[in-house]
Amino acid sequence: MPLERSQIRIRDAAVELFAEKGSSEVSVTELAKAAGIARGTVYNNVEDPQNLFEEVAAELAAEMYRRILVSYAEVDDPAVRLAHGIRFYIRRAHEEPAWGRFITRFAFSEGSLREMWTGPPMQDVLLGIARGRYDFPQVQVPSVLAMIGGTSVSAMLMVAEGHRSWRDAGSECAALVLRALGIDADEARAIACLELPPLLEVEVS
Amino acid sequence: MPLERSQIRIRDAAVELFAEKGSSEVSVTELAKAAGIARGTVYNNVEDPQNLFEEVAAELAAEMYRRILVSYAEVDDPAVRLAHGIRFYIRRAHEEPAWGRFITRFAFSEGSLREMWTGPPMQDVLLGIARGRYDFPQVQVPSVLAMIGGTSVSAMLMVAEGHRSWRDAGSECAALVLRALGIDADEARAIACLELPPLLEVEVS
DNA sequence: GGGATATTGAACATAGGTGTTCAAACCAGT
DNA sequence: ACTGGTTTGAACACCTATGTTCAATATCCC
Repeated sequence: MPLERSQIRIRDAAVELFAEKGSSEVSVTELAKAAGIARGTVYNNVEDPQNLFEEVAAELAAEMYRRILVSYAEVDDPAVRLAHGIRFYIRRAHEEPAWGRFITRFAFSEGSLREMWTGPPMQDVLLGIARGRYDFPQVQVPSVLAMIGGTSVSAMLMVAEGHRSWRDAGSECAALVLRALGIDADEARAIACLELPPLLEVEVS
Repeated sequence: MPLERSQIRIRDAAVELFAEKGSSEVSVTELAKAAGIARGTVYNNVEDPQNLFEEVAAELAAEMYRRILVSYAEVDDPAVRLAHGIRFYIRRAHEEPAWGRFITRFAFSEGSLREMWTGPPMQDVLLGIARGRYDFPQVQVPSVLAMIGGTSVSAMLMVAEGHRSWRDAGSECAALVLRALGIDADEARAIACLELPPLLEVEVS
């Protein structure tokens, strides 16, 4: 009931509900109940509940995108950036399970989420090729991006289900990806085990 | 209207509709229309429409599982088996787009589909380790399976959207995976470019 | 405290899906 | 042509979600 806090509660509840029930199995009544507010309040704060899923997905994607860009702004080596990016996702899936379930559930069916893991990686992969860090031809970039995104999402799921700790999963998956790109096994392992910096928060204007 | 053909038409329409609209956005009326039959016929042939999605998913998974096992029964090298498996999925996503969209959409949220890509690969990965074909410790098997599954699903999606041909995507992704597992780049490429045998049909009893 | 703004919870009409029934039409195989 | 099993399409009552309204209440900021 506190002022304008409703928007946040609605969004948080929406992430949770969408993640566990699917993008169109959530009624306004359910949403209100999960958010701990009255049904009318939902209609007061959400212009069109039909588009709520799209909006939430787009905002989650954009927020993660911003945070990652800021968080390794000073990292120069494309390989380190790539490994950090992968590990950021995996760690966050561990720290915010609802976020993780949402991402893994819709990563491959929701367009706006796809940009999240084809945008920043794309930059780093191209940069890595340009600098001679990797040894595959540029024409294979789509396949490489598929591997990076697929491996990350799949690892998030693995962590969410407790098959591996986020630390191990993150380092192992990052190392596997780097090796696939042509980086020597020992160096790949070393990069993937660097201390992972915090994922910085970003103010929304 | 042909005898008992209704079951098949319902299942085919269900795969198509679930893939494009989501697992719970499909009404019986819609399903009947898409299958080209009367609404009552759906109720005559489907015991509980509520469970239709689960049944379809489980059957798709089981069918692919069987076909793959039979299709490389005589292949001995675990690395070749693994590469073939990945490429079977990618080729089929190209040849049967509805099948591919269904798999990619629900691969990470539907339990029965997950077994499809953790079962056979698991065998080959363990076999490969036992034979000294790969150079990573057994404790990392979960991460490796995550990479294999995630890369395959992601590649299927890429092919479905026309970013790469199924041949190139299949060979490239298989090669990337093999390299990540410690196989020399040239050998990985060679294995991933072997002639891909047909995916055999399997009779259902 | 007072005024602006939000939240509440009940009520309402509407729309659409559900599962079932059933008689008429249809299609085999004999 | 007869027979057994299927399909058809309309009709039924039930339930749930929708989006909106509104007066009463609660909260915040000055």
